[in-house]
Amino acid sequence: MRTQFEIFNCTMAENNHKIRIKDIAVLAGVSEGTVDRVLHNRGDVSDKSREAVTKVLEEMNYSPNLLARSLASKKNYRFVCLFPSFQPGEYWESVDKGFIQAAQEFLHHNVHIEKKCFNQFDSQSFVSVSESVLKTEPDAVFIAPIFRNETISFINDLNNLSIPYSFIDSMIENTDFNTYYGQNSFQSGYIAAKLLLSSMPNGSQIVIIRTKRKGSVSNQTLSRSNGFSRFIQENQLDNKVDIISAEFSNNDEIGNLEILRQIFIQNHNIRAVITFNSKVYRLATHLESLHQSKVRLIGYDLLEENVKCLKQGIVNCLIAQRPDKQAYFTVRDMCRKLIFHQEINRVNYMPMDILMKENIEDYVQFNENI
Amino acid sequence: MRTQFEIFNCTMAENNHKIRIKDIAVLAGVSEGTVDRVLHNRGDVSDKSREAVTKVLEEMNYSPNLLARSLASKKNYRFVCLFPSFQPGEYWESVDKGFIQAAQEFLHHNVHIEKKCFNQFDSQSFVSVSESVLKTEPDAVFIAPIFRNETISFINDLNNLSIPYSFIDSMIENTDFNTYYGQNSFQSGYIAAKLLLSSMPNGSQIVIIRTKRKGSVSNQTLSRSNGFSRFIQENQLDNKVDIISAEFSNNDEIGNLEILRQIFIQNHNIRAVITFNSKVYRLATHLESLHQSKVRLIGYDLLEENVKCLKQGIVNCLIAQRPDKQAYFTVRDMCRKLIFHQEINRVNYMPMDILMKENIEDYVQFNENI
DNA sequence: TTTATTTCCGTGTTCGCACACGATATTAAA
DNA sequence: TTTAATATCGTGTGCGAACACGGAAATAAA
Repeated sequence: MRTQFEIFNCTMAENNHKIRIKDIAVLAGVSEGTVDRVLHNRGDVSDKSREAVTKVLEEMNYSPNLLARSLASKKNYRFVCLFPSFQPGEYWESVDKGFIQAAQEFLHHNVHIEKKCFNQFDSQSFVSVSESVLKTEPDAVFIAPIFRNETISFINDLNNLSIPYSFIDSMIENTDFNTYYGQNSFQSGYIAAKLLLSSMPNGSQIVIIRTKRKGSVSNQTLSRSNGFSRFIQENQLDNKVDIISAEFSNNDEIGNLEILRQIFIQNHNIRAVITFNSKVYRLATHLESLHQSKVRLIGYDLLEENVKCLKQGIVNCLIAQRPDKQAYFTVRDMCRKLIFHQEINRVNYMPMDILMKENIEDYVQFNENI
Repeated sequence: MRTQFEIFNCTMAENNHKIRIKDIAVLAGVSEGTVDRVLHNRGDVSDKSREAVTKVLEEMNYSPNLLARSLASKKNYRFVCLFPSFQPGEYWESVDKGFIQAAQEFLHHNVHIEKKCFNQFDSQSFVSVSESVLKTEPDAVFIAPIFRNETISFINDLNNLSIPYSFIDSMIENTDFNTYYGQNSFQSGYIAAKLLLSSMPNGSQIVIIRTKRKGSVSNQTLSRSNGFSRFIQENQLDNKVDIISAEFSNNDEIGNLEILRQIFIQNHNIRAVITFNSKVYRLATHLESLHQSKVRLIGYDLLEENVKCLKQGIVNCLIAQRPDKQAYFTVRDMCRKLIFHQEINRVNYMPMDILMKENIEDYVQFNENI
């Protein structure tokens, strides 16, 4: 009788042997050139040869040496990244980091990455940047589609030039993108509600802070808000908790503080506060000034300031989405498609990472050492 | 005045130019061979040449083409993985997956990975496997140090042969390992307590299930248990909640069910159950049989069965530690050290991923498509 | 049959790097 | 001065794959 131990004491001898084009050629009785022609099906091969080669290829389970391939290839790839400009510490800085990492990793595969940032509060800046990108005819483009209509117009131009593109952060449905990496915003709002509202006593008041934005409304925060509402609805919390909505300005923090102060003056059973954008640390600061330390506070994304508040216990929970990985995988998948001819997944929702005081430390450290 | 938009509209032209050994040679006025000798400092270079080359190397910020390097290198590496054998669906299957992925990825860097599994319930099996590994003189070994003393003896032998090794899953202090990837078990017990005990009404009863193990006690579960206790202590919950401990057998599920039944007969305010090993799904099954659907249940690791219970809502929360990544990074880091001569981090705690019904889906899917 | 055309396929070079080998130059020993 | 030993360094080859080039064989047109 075989024991469990023996059964799994495997050695993986199977795949450890490298098969080269040369080996295939010998086995199929043709030259390397013919194998190459079959591999890249660029014609000029007789049916007989093709069959022989194909057969051996399958039998030997050939997979090309990607190192050698890139080394020999004279083709060069230019990828352009189109995303919002940022200040240090802001959300898009993480995305930027991911692009930089990918740039280093794929440089020797003849991939050259250019970053083109636009002003996320000015659609015209997106238009002008995208037009200038178009002129240079890159091999692929990665887009953060902040401005829906302008992006649609842009990808039409890309289609005409047969330039593939991918979405990052959010996506536009019914378009021919290569990949999309981003968070399922609706679900991340839903889970925020669960984390915030589970075990809230009846009659609790919850404050939702929204931030005015000139021009376009961010899809992300809207979906999160909808997800949040859905949780309340599904769990029949409408009558148990009292939702108070307020609107902040994007730059007037003194005014915002005043708004919050008024809310706390007028309401005396506020148990939790939430905001759907990434800047919960502002709220945290205000709550501190108002000496409201017992209020539960939840937010999004690991801005340095947010992390600081989480560690101090002012923010109870952060929901993160690995923006650097989004960028990195977007580049990697375009390489997989164009260079390595591998299959890829189009729509990729990022995990919703739940960070608390107790697990933030290892999380941050781990991501830094990737 | 420069706008935010302009400041960050960078193009990363800096690093896009590849510098080759040949270029260095020309700039330093020596031959390629000399540059090579300097790079690998293998002597036979005059001080004058060395200085010239070193200077150019730094000025040009040279970084070798790792693809070409691996292609040219005739050196072959044999890495051996020593970890417990497993049945499909068990914890170590994920670790195995990580090793397989690494094996594929580094094959063309001349790395050959062999897996050697031992019986985690029989220290003698570890001894015999490790001895056979020693005879083959591999270039590196990765060890899951289930058996402390036997592992210490083994790594002594490895040291004598100057064979580097890394720990996975757990580690042994004061040893000269290359890397350690694993979870901070104590902290993961602490956070489990927080997730389970926050907002528990006074007087709640909590059941802790431990599983007997022949021979060695797993460090992991012990540390988790300690972390759990610490949370109770730090938050002065000793008097507020009532801890009931019970011990399960490893294979007698009928007996285990009976034990649990008796506990529920004798106690009527049980609000939560927890176990510190990876098999919370067993508990879930028993709780279902006992019609105890309102009891909070928390567990560890994403076994398929666990995930199923989580999705059904029987398990409320799972704490995961990306075992596949542990294995993958362990291999990658050994390559970085031996082949690429890069700096690496020795101790690497994995993030403690908090999975609930609402975020398990994207998490699993994402990890499958990596 | 000869010449032109097409189909098919092998050879040779290249990529950036590692490393063996052997060619100089320099110095020491005879 | 000749020979031997040592220090220094350039050249050549090979790694696996891509691709250009051109040759051979088969077929068509003359």
